[in-house]
Amino acid sequence: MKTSTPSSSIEDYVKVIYSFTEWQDKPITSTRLAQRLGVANSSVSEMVRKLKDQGLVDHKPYSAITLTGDGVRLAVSMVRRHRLIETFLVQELGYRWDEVHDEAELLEHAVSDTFIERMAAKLGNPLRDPHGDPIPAADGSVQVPAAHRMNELDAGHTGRITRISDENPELLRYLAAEEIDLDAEVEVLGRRPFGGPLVVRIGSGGTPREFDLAEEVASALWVHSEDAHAGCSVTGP
Amino acid sequence: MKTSTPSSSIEDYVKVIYSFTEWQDKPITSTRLAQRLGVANSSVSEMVRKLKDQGLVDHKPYSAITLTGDGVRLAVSMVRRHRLIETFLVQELGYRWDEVHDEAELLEHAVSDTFIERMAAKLGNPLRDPHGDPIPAADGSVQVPAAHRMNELDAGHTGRITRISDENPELLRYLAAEEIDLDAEVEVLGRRPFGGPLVVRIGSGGTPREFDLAEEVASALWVHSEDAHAGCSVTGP
DNA sequence: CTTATTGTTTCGGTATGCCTAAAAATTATC
DNA sequence: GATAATTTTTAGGCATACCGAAACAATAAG
Repeated sequence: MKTSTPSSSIEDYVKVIYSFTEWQDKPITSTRLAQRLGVANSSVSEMVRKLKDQGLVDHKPYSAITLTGDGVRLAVSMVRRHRLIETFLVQELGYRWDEVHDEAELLEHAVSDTFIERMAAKLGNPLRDPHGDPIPAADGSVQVPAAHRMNELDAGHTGRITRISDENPELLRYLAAEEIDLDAEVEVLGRRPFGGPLVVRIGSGGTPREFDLAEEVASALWVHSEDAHAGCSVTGP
Repeated sequence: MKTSTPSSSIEDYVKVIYSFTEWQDKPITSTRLAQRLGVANSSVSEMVRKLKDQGLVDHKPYSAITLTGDGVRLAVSMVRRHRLIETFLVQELGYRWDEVHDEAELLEHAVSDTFIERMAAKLGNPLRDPHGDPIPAADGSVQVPAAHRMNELDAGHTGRITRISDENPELLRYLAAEEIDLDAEVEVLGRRPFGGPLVVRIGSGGTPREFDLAEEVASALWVHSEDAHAGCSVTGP
């Protein structure tokens, strides 16, 4: 059991492993991890061995990689850092949605816990970041909103956008330009023939407007159905 | 001529070389540089060779180290970063004087130019940091206040504290506890016999109070004499 | 069931930046 | 001006984290 401060590489590996299973539960493989991190497969093999030595992941050769309890704790603290920094950049320094990610990526490894907690206090301990992703609390508990991807909803469903996936910056810019924002009310109207685009009505602020959303766009928008049981699952520390 | 982004080590070396000559003009030697950076002499020799290769310093073996034009430019931009971050931490996140240095030390290497400039704008492009050190402008020009160390002043001199050296955190805490702040009016009354402590009257806010200041304290306080020619030298870009 | 194909790991090698110990140059002392 | 003391540089090593190429498993295809 190593107690040394993890390097920023280790923090990145653990965060990516965690993030991969956050909105779906396939465990991550070496190759995917390498893709996400932008490194060679061989680098991942090496690093995973190190993570295992430090008790952060479980891994048998040639099979998937999963986090241990310590691994999850470290990952959650990195996610908290990342999302608080993003929120701060948007709310206090006027960054746009699509600008925050890279800056947060660098800052999350550099700042102290003191910095994070003062920032959180200044922001009023927010529970969601600018994309609607849940911000884990300082004790490690996470409020996961009970939401579904918009492209998986049937016609007639109504609800609010509770999360916008930040994986594709270009998509974020499109949504910003169309003024499709977090918490907008949505109604799924149906689908164009032959599995075509999803037709939805979105009322963000003013009068509702209709959109034909490509699959990629619809799957990036997560909707909290108000008619469904309105709950939040909480993962304890 | 290398155009690659300097590593954070290189940024540190250049910043320390610059800082050493900021309030005095002895050029820095390998040993001193090693002391300031907390590394072995041999590490300095190696690194200085690299800095020379990149055109950031001039150095002949066994003699002092000086910055080139490029070196000064890089150093000034690092000093700008450092001091803006310190100011931000104090004004926006409620850090105390003696807490900011280490945090700024880490952040200055991590954040983007965008971050720095947004922060500067939010702070109203300040010209001094919380200790009174001048913050270089984005174009590299520096406003150096015409001040002297308090221990070098003769009895009868009056003025304001324009800078408090931040080299000794314990000293900063002492000054904070005694409420000796930046911009306080001071009058040098004299010296205790046999080169004893300096006796000064300091009026920060309320009624002036008298202090016996040890040499180390007095030399950390820089005074801008109001009776002397009140000017600021500006170093261009 | 045997051979491709794909995925994963191991094996040298590279770059950074630090170290200690030994060698070389400079400066100080006699 | 020769020797002693100090400063500085060189030489050989260590840790991190990456790479490409080759070896090795596991799965898919015939």
